[in-house]
Amino acid sequence: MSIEDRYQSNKEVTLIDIANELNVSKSTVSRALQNHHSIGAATKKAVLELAEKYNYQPNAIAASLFKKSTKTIGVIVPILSHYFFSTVIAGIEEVAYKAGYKVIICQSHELYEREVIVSKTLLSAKVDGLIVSVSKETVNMDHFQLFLNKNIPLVFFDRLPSGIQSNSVSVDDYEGAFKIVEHLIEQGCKKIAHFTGPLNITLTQNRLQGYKDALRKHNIPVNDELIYECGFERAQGITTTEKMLADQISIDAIFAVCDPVAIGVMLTLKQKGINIPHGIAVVGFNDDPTATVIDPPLTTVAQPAFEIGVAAGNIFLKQVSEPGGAYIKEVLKTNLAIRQSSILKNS
Amino acid sequence: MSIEDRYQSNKEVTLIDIANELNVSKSTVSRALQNHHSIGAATKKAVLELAEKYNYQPNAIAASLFKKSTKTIGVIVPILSHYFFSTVIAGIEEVAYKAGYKVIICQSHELYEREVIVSKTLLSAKVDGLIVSVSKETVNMDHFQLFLNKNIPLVFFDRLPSGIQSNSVSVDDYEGAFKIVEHLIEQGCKKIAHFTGPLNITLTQNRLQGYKDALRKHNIPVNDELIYECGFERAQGITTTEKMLADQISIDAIFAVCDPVAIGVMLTLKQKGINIPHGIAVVGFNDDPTATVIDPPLTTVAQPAFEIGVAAGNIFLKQVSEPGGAYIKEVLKTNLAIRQSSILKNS
DNA sequence: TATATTTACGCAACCGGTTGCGTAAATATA
DNA sequence: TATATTTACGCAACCGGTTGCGTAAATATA
Repeated sequence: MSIEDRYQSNKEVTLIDIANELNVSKSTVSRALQNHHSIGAATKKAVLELAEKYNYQPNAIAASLFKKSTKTIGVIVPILSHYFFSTVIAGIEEVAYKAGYKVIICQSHELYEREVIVSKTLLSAKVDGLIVSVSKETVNMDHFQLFLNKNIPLVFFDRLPSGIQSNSVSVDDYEGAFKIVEHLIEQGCKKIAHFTGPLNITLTQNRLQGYKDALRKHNIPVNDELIYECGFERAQGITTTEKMLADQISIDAIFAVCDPVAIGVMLTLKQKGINIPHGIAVVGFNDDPTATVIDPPLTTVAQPAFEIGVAAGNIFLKQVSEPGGAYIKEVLKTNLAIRQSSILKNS
Repeated sequence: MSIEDRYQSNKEVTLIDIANELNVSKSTVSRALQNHHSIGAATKKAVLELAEKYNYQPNAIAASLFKKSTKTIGVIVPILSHYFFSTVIAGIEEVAYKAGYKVIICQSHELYEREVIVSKTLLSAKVDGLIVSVSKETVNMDHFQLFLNKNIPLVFFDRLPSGIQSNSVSVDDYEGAFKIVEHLIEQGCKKIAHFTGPLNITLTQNRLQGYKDALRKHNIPVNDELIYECGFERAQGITTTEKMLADQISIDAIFAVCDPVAIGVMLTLKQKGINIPHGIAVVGFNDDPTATVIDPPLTTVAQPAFEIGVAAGNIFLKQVSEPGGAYIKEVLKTNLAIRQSSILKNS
């Protein structure tokens, strides 16, 4: 079957078709397409012209098999439709694109079982690297250890695992929490509640510790009754606020573990007619776009989601170019975004 | 090198290693792993035990090459970090996961050139299908035609192309726009402005047409001075509102092409001290989560982003299982989400 | 007991690229 | 003019799976 016939009947046009048409070997065609120095100019020209004419697209799968590199990066996130995660992925994709990599995205839906399954799928898919924010259920890390065993670069972000050593990108959760709680104290708040994330997650613990230490520094006793285990979702912010109000505990501020929770808190307080910030001040963590939409605008800890993705991508690239290097643990700085939801003093 | 040695030194454990260890051929191992009927029970057991022991992961790349199916779906969106797109992708990923497919995500960043490049990358990556929302720059569709030529299922969503016939999932943009403008008219609005998306996009035109026809139905003349070409971003909503206010045109409502723009409009109006809805009513399109966060809550056309992704994924699966079938064009219904930003009458 | 069928494998080609090595012909150097 | 080097390719193995076909040994049937 001639190359013309194959093209017309929508079959794949391969190296071999071009080689047959030109009466050269497929190695020559392969080298011509790579602009290899040992191929004559006339041959190169003829190959490129045919490739163009018949819309030849190299089969990346075949090349991957031989080269043992698929030029893909696997990414696992708990959920894709959250601003933070989709923005981190946008950052990863940007770095990946520029370096000629593709990105395969999987969601764990916060389920350990699904995380294990998709990680094995990505292992079979021979991704060149894996970038992960672990699910809130995950305790056992064996499925990630498999990547390290095979020397596949592994980068964690946001939700860092415990009990496994690898690369990571995170923000200084402790410091961010510390600073924003200190800010509340400076505004005169003395009874500050904290709505935490799932407690087994490192990030949750770090923010909680920052909260506690800020209180202690300013001689405010830590009161466990003001610490509510909540979660990362707006809906959990709403239910936890309702629970807290039912408890009739006297507070003057709430530090929510993340912006979606803070938004849930604010919507509930507003609905109950409680003034923000003068009845209860509210602060969050993330600086999602909604923080500037809600009224009053939400004071929060800005973490650079896109840059986190870029950093994770760059760590991957560095590990590829320098295999066997030490693990890289990058900690990005946060900034306070102070807005009306926490301003009680004129300054 | 024995399988044990390979395992210990973190080399890939392959079919051949298992075959050598058991003194059978690799075809037998391959069939044993597939639970093929022609393999004896004892052999199957021995193979599975070794595979388990040495953590064998099949090389999906090798299988793909022979089977001519990579079990991946390519997805191209203009931008990942928008709620609408990330939620559609979540829907696609859900369907893909259940059917054993992986999802490769690319962003066009609204650039034609980049869309062409990533589509060719996905073609080389031998995706089994492609799901796309086209960039706002894209007019020429040749790069998508390549997929159709090779009988690779292609599904468009949200931003449908003109000049190319394929599968598609969309919402009834015309009807959604018509209904929400009619709602404004019922509330007593007579001077309704429209902030459009990029004009070359079908979706923009359909919403614009719905706006015009609703006005005409109620005998309100269409005034081109009330139609502002805007875009899809919050920032564009802000600048267009400022431009409109500078024009000193008298209006009583704004229909924004999408929620991010509507949010930009509202933030600007609030900043200028204009009451919503009594000074100017505002409505959007999408029902992003921010619609319920802003004060007053935003009336909008709810389109089921997740379901759009699910529908696109299912169309892909159907085309895979029934090759050569007719193109499927699915149009999902929208619902009005009526909130305070447009309520002028007590009912 | 002779033949037919079933069971349980192995052989070898195949998917479409890449690359180390070898070599004839052309050109350069001694 | 004899030898060394360069140019421009081809051969064949390789990556790690899958599958059509063939067949010896075991079992079933006539």
